[in-house]
Amino acid sequence: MPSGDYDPETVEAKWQDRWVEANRYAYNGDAADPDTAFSIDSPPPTVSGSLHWGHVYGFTLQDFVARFNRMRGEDVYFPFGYDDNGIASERLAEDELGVRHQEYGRREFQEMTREVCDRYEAEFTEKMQRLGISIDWEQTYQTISPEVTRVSQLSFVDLYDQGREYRQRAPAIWCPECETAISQVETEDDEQPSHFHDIAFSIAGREETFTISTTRPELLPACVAVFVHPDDDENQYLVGERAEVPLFGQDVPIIEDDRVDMETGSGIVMCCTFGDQTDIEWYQAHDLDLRIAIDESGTLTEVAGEYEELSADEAGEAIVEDLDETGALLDRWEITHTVNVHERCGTGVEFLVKEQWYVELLDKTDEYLAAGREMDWYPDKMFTRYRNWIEGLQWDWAISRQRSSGIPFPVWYCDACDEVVVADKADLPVDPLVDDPPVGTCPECGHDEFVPEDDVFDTWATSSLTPLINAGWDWDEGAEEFTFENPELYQFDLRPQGHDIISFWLFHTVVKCYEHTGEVPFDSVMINGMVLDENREKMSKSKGNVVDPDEVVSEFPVDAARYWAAGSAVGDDLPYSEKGLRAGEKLLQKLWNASKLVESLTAEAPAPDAVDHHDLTELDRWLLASLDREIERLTGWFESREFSKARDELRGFFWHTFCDDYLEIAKQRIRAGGDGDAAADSAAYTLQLAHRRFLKLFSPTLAHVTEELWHDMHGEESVHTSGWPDPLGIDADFAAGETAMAVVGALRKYKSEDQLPMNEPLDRVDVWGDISGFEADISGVMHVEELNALRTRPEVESVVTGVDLDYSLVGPEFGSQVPDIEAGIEAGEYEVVDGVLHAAGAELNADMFEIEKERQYTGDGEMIESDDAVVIVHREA
RNA sequence: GGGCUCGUGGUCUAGUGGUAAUGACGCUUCCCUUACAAGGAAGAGGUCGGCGGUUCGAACCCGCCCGAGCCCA
Repeated sequence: MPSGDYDPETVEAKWQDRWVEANRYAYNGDAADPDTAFSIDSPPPTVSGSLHWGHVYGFTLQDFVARFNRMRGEDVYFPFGYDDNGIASERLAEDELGVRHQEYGRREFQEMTREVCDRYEAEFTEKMQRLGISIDWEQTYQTISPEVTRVSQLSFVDLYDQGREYRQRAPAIWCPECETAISQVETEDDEQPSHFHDIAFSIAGREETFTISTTRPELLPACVAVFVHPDDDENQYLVGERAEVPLFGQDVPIIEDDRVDMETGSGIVMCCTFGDQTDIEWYQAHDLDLRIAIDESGTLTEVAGEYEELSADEAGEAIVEDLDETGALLDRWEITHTVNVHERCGTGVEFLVKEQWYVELLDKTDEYLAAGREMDWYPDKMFTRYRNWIEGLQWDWAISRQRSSGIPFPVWYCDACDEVVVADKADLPVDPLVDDPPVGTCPECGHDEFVPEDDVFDTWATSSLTPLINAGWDWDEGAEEFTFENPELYQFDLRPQGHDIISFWLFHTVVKCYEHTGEVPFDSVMINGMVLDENREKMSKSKGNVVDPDEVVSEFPVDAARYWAAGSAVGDDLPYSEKGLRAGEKLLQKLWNASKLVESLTAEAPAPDAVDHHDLTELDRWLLASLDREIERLTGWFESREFSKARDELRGFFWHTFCDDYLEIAKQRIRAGGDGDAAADSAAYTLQLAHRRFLKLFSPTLAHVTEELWHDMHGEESVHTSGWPDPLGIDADFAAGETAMAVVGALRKYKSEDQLPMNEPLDRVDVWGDISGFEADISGVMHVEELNALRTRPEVESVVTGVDLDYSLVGPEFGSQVPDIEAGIEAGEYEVVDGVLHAAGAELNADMFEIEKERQYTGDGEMIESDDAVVIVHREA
């Protein structure tokens, strides 16, 4: 039985422990029917640090959906993954241990990374459980595990068999610090200080020179062309000539191209293989030479002549000095500009020509767009981002990485002819560095020596398989086909994630799963916004505005944080807000206190099956019928993931209609009635029933307090599996109920304004308005000695104060005449004849306007007017 | 630089063409009413980011600008 103040600290921890111990949220799995299984595929958090607000927010929203669907009888599959196979986890290990991966052997460093990740993963588990997220803790996976490795390698083999993967020497984005190729999406922009250089190039075969501007003089040895903009009249004479590169002497063409930025420097630029993306485009478009001057580690190659072996920075300085000496350096000044850096280490990226594996995307973008369109998007508007991303795609997807840790390519190459040998599906997972290829001799040339591929997959190549991992996708050797261990889970009902990862994570997942199964992996995606600080700005360590969820959860109830998380439209960014948490805390208290009162009033409540709903009092039926309407609305909001509407609506109904209006009356009635009093029994029954239903309705959001109250008061196992309430289908006179509540409100206001205590008796109250069946309840709660229903409206003196137009009718009918009509009314130049208003030459019929009157009551007592009723209070002086 | 999104009383939020703009937090005044003073009643507080346009009528539609967020260059 609830007593005293609510103690969330004890209560929440208790239920979190019990839920985990009892496997409360375990997926049953016996329903093999996809219609009764509700499956969720969350992107597994990258193991690169601790839990942050983004996790708390995202998982809390998912939990609302999970709990709601569990209440509706679905067998909810809510697994949890740890994404620990990528560069991010290696970085974590390096930072945590203060080491660099190059200092260790591959195996050794992998083990070090595993140890660090294990610690972080245990912490993650603990914290997720402390948030009360209803995850099935028997369904967890790590993306580095052998099982997932098998799935990931199967995916590679399948796509290779389908001809959707290819290996090519092509310009790749390269991080010289991490010494790996990275994808376009792993780079970001950074403002960095640099220098601009004006360098004199000579026109081949002439004495004449011209000026190019560059920030990267170390790339002079890689220069393969010079470009001029077609609109650049001043320099047009150069086009078609050839230029001689200073110091290095190569002879390169001068070409026109509209990708030249005329505003920067001299407007003439050199093209090097490769300095940036545009260089690559030019290289491909104009079939230029390839001169690789910088290698994998950022060191100059033999192409750079005497500068070979220098680092790019050193070479840059040396070249500038030498240019200066020969007089070719015309100018040099400091600038800051944006450079492309690797998001994990902040090092400026290079472009190298390497053998890399690619997944082909560009040929099927239309299909992938259609696949995205098949999913339900919450909110709808986020589909635009998916579409824009696909429409802007320029590159196929580079999936090879040169790292210590990660999932290896199941591939060997013939040492003689370079033929690709792929592992047999039955043998997966394999590590080509350890395992032998599936053939003894090359099927192409018969050679018997093989070179293992030592690259590993891009982390997204695996992260994009989570629906397949979760549904137990595997190759059946006997049947020679791919199968699912739990086919009922696929397609997944819900994909929850942030809007920041639509373009790569979601997109890649759709692509991969679609190619493997021919089906779109998700029925619906729910896109959440970012958590900002209290001033609506991004939380970042450098700004120092990061709020640690741990500290907040130790200070506030988890349910309060859940209340906050339901506080804005899904997809919009949500500012962290202590006020929001406090509001949540207050609601918990209110729910607790109201429950205590309900408990004390319902000790003598009749058994549920002893009551016929037709026998309940008018007010009780009104409350239950109103709750019916509430349930229907709430169900709709949950289905459309409009949690903030559900939250605010339920809170308002509970607090005001139930607590302020109904509960006060029921309390009065039960305490006034004796044993066997029918009206008291009716109230007790209604209170108990309504209270059960409120707990169910609150349970997806306020998961802990509802569980505690349910356990205490209704004694059954768990509110979270107690079933979502269906409307009872009770009839009630809503109009009379609302009028009755308005009368109570009017009397409360009267007492308040006259500074009377609420339990001050009133001698006599006359009411004009429909309150039939509610008289006794009104009298009881407002302590009215004599309540009279008037048959006629009380006599009042009316003064016309204005005319209220219904613009939705007047506007379309009279259009531009409206201002004239308004002016006429304003000036008093109008008259009403037979219900028709004449003004400014127009005739408005009765439903287009209403005459506003101010009423004055001249009879005995004091008149209070409310929406649907007139109330007159008589009191002895 | 481009795309998408958001911008509503001090703070957060509802509201996508019909005219006194929703609710919460905070604030002011009053009330100990035996569930709750972390409560109840009443009240103050808004040029709906800015400017222009469309319309009889705009928070809502269009254009430009400003600020914030995400993604991309």
